[in-house]
Amino acid sequence: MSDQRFDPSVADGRWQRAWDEAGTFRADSASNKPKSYVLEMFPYPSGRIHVGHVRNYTMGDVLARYKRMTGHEVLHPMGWDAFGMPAENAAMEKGVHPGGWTRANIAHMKSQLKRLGFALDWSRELATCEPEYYGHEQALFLKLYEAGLVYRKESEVNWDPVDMTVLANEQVIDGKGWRSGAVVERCKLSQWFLKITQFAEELLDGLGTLDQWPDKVRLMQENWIGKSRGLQFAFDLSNGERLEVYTTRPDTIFGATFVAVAPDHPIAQQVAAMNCDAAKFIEQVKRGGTTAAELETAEKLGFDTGIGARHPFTGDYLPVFIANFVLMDYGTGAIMAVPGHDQRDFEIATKYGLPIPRVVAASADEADKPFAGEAESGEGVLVNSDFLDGMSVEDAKREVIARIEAEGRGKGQTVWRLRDWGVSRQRYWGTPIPFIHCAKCGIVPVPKDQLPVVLPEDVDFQTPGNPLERHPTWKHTTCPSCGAEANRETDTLDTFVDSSWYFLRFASQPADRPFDPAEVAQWLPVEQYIGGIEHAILHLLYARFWTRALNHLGMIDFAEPFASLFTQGMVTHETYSREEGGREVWFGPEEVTRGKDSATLIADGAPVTIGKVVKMSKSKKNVVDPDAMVDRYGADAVRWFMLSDSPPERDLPWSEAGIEGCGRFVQRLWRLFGTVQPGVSGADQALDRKVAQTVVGAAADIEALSFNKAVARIYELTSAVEKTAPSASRNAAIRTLVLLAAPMMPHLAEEAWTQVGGEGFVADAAWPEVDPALLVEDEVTIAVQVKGKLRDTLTVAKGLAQAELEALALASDKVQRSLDGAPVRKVIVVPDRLVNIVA
RNA sequence: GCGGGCGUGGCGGAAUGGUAGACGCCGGGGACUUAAAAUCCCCUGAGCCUUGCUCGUGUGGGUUCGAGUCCCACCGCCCGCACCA
Repeated sequence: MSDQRFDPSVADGRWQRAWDEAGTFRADSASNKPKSYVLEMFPYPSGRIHVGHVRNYTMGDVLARYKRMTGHEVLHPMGWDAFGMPAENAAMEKGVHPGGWTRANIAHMKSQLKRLGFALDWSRELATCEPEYYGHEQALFLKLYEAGLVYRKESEVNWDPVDMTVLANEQVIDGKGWRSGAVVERCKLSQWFLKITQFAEELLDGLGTLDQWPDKVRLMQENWIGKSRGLQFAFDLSNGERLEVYTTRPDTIFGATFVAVAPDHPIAQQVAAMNCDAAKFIEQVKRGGTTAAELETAEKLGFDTGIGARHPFTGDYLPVFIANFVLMDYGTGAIMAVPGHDQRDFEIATKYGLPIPRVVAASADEADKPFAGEAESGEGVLVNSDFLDGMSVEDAKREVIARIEAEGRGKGQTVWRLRDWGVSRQRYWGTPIPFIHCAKCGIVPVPKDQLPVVLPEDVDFQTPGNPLERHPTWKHTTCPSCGAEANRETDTLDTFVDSSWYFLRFASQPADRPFDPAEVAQWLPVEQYIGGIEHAILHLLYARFWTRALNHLGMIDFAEPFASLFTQGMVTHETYSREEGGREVWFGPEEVTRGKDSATLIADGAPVTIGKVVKMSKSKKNVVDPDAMVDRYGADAVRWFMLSDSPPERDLPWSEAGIEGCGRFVQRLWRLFGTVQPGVSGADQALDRKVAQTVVGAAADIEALSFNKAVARIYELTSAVEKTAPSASRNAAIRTLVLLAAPMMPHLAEEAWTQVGGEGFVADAAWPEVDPALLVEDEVTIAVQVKGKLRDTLTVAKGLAQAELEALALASDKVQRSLDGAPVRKVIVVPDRLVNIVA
């Protein structure tokens, strides 16, 4: 046995079938073991699994298998985030139906996942594009509607005037449509919204309970929600009207030198109606995309309306500008501009020659210090500000709010950066929004007994625009309340809605309801959720909101869906390219031969440029096909590579050498597993200790998802066992190694399990127990430093007294030599760790 | 632009404020072999006056007996920015 190679092409499939037949990974909600729900973000069925998926699902799999070994009933399901734009793009480009394309992709990707031996409960598989899923989503949407959390309002979209279609942000490139190349216009449509802002305070406070989420994600969500205390107040305008502005810096009110309104603010519209130049300005700034990044990086532009705004304290008239960086969605859509202490205002003031007074300075005697080419937004004391002079920023804020409130001109207000969630998409491949537009009755929800509203199959993608809108019959229906002819809503839901409750559907899948509350109560919240950092804000915030909304409706009894969150890094690979005909042409790793410092294209033998190591993407062709890797090295080697070396939260650079090394280690373990010698006796206490430390350490590492550290421990133990002579301890160590390897290399471990005397599946075996006495160390190594530099080490009994440590350290030759007769001024002793002698 | 993160040998990385570089990859040397593959052993941060010494964790400052770790400023890269998923 020991000189045979482990053959994954035989073993992998055998164990995968055996687990399937035994139903090993089916989650039993009737079990009385403690429950554990391990979930990875479900994939979009783009066509093929990529290495990033493999990494994500391997991490979840190790945890799920480990949890099983530590006595938990584990729910570890998989499904498909199956609605979305790529299916419609495929339909347009290849003439295939989005449904057929998506379902074929799912079938293929499922077979790819199966080959990796993931401990998934496939009986709970779901795809969001099936009416059995999205019908329940429609029912939930109507529940939210009844609860007053759904409404319609006008909102801007990217409009491609040539293709006559709404574009997603990613379809707008440099302000132009990706297919037509036409300059994109911003245009207003009446759309559906969810009142996530009603939960702003809750979502913010809830972050405090999520102590097993990464701080960075909580911080990002906190900033996204963006609670700020500010002042809303009115300026009297020279035209007799009043203008409400909102500011987070009322303390700087004496530094305001102009007032600015958003291009779609009523004042701006009013001016535009009478002034051609204003209208042109507004038209100009409304060109281009709608994203915040685009708006904020665009050149700051302003248009002086000629209107004046009377300063509430000085009585001076400030010019009112229309400015492209003022957002209609935030605050009142109008601001007081303080160029000295806001960078955007600074740029406008510089451009249009407006004064830039200083009203905050480091100290009172710096009141006239000039600005160094940019605004200063830091702390300090108020200067040049009348009754505020000498106050801190915080005190001045309070004072201004109090005075404005006393005058009845405005009031202190909490404003949120978070906006309501627009869920309307003018697209086919999504969940139909279950409403009917009736000329008489207005907007009427589809009655529950008529759900699901099913997407039509016969759709045409050869003409641009929304196929639901153009479909000859689908939208024509009758009004549920008056029976007259009426139209179905042709918008579909944002796919983030699909992913906002799928984790509930995994827990139970009744046909007549979205989920069974009792089953959901058993499994939820998800004990460990794992996915990419790119979802830190939107998906995770929407899922939290949806969960809280259902909680308010009394449908579930918890408020947060994911108790613990882990965000993994990306899988990256270097890129290969060449200039051809003035543009960069990319080549895949399988198309080139990699030398030490160079690479050549196999096709023509000529060199290619080795580019940066970046996230694997189709456009740069730096992708590695997991199937090919499984073919060559087996599932366990691929899994092991995913876990080795890189800490899981960081990016993992794919390397051919790395995966080869993993393949070798699988064989090395296999050889070691074959060296168990029955009938050998004798203990090896050093090995017993090493085994005990490894078991405890690896368990802690896996629970912390520090798989790279668990991997390093297994390497160490493997080397240690290899070096020892046969003994009962050695046999036991090998058996333990099989168990330690089981979550990570399940096929190899199953294959070896019976050899080392195991029964049944190793997947069902218990995690090894450890004698705590073996973990107690009796000797420690002490670092001896002189002035903070290491000069010697001492091996002493653990717990040795400070005075003795000090004496031993001073007795060291090396210490005496580096002291070189200098008098000892101070000695710092950290028991069991180090002695630092300061001379 | 704004918000968040990361930066340690040739490479991936390890290190409760306490021995920097565990573990792996690559590379070098050796053993075994007719030979190769496979496997095993040893070496592998840089430099030097090599019983050892000096330098060294993106850059520049600071706190501390002691800083990869804490603080300040900067540089570079990555993620997100509400219609990509």
